[in-house]
Amino acid sequence: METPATQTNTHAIVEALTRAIVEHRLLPGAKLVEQKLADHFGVSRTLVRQALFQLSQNRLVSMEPARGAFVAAPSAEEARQVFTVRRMLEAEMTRAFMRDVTAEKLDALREHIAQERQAVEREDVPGRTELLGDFHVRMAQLMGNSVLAQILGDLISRCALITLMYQSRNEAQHSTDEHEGLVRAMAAGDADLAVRLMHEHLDHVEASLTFDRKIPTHDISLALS
Amino acid sequence: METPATQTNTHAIVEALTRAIVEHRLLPGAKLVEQKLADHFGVSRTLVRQALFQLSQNRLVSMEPARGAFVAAPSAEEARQVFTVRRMLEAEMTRAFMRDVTAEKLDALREHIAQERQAVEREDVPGRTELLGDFHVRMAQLMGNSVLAQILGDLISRCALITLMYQSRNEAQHSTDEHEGLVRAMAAGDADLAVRLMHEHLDHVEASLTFDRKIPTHDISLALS
DNA sequence: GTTCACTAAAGTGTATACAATTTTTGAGCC
DNA sequence: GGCTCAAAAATTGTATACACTTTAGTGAAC
Repeated sequence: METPATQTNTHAIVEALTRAIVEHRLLPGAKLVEQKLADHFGVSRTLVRQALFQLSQNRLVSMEPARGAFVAAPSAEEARQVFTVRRMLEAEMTRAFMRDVTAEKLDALREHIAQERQAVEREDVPGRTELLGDFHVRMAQLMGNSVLAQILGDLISRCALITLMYQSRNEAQHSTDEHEGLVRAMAAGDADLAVRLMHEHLDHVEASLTFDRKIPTHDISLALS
Repeated sequence: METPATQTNTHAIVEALTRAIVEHRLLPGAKLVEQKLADHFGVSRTLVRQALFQLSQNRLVSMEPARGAFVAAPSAEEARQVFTVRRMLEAEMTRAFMRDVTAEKLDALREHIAQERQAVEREDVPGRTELLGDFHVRMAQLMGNSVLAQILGDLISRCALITLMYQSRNEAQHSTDEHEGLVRAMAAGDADLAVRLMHEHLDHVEASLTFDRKIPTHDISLALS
């Protein structure tokens, strides 16, 4: 839908690696050896390399010349910047969303929140992480702005990495509650409140981070299986 | 400075092609034949391909399976979305800029505007285009937010393509004046006015577009020489 | 003159080969 | 035991080879 589908093969690898990183099966700092990935996906290094290049543009992996690709380990500073940009973008997105809000769109968001609750209840951690992030992308999609959805999607993928590295306490329940509060404000037609709630929501997510620890490297074949 | 420098060779090609596209030496729809580019840069198709993949992620080129890479030709709808996102991001950026504004930062922007004026006067169209866009990126850099600068830079590159396709009248002079007005408002400490001016500035740029014409394909070796 | 089929040329998609670099290993030495 | 350094192994960076697809060109049929 939003992917240009350059060609399906490379894209499939990008997707698989993205999921593995966002769902925390590949940990920050893990080395991504091209041949091992190639063997795993049953393709040549050529395609793996293309995929790694794309991921390095998304900042999900970092590449060091002649040393290879590693799952990115965003710095505390980068984490702060990502949240700053999200606040800028999403506050205004919320306001724009309110300008063309409809019952259908609100229902779609409520439906999404219901899925979040299910994932939280059944303690499906990867699914929960993905759904919590997707709520924000969903808003962009419902506005019909795929450019925004794409940018936000990238930022939120990076947030999944950041969360893994720096999260001190996990507040999935709390986030879902905040999503619900946001939708309630939007349903009530209170744009200013909605914007404020979105701002606070992102503040809370950022506040749940503690920028003072380190995460170890992880084995790769294990994580992908 | 902001590039991860995966390795210099591919990156150099990306840079060269980006400049060629943004400076309108390669026109939307132009076919980018891998072997021709490879010959031009004196490398193998491998590196060219990597570069094209990266550019397709930036949406500066679009790739069609088995048909190759073309300079992107953003639709009117995409153009509108890009401007919508820019307004969201840059309105809030302006507000954030005001929170930590210093005399040094304002001077840096004034210096930038002076360069814009020079480029306008000497009718250096490519330089002017680049400088007008860079003003916005410069703000992000001065705030010390490289994540924002990167995203904005990508959006503005896309705007260069959009401008080429849809611009009805060229108002470089006008844009520079608006940049100056913005800086004046910021110097006066009037955040609300600054935000409003930024918003209007982007409105004006978008309003200068007419979404009803087509641009022909262009020859490639010519454009790169 | 137009359309269709078929062939040749050009171009893309993937794998493999190989040089250059980095990492690992291990022997010798303190 | 730990350190140094050279050789070996592993890995990356780039080029090339080749199958497959698309595009262009040619000629026969209508």
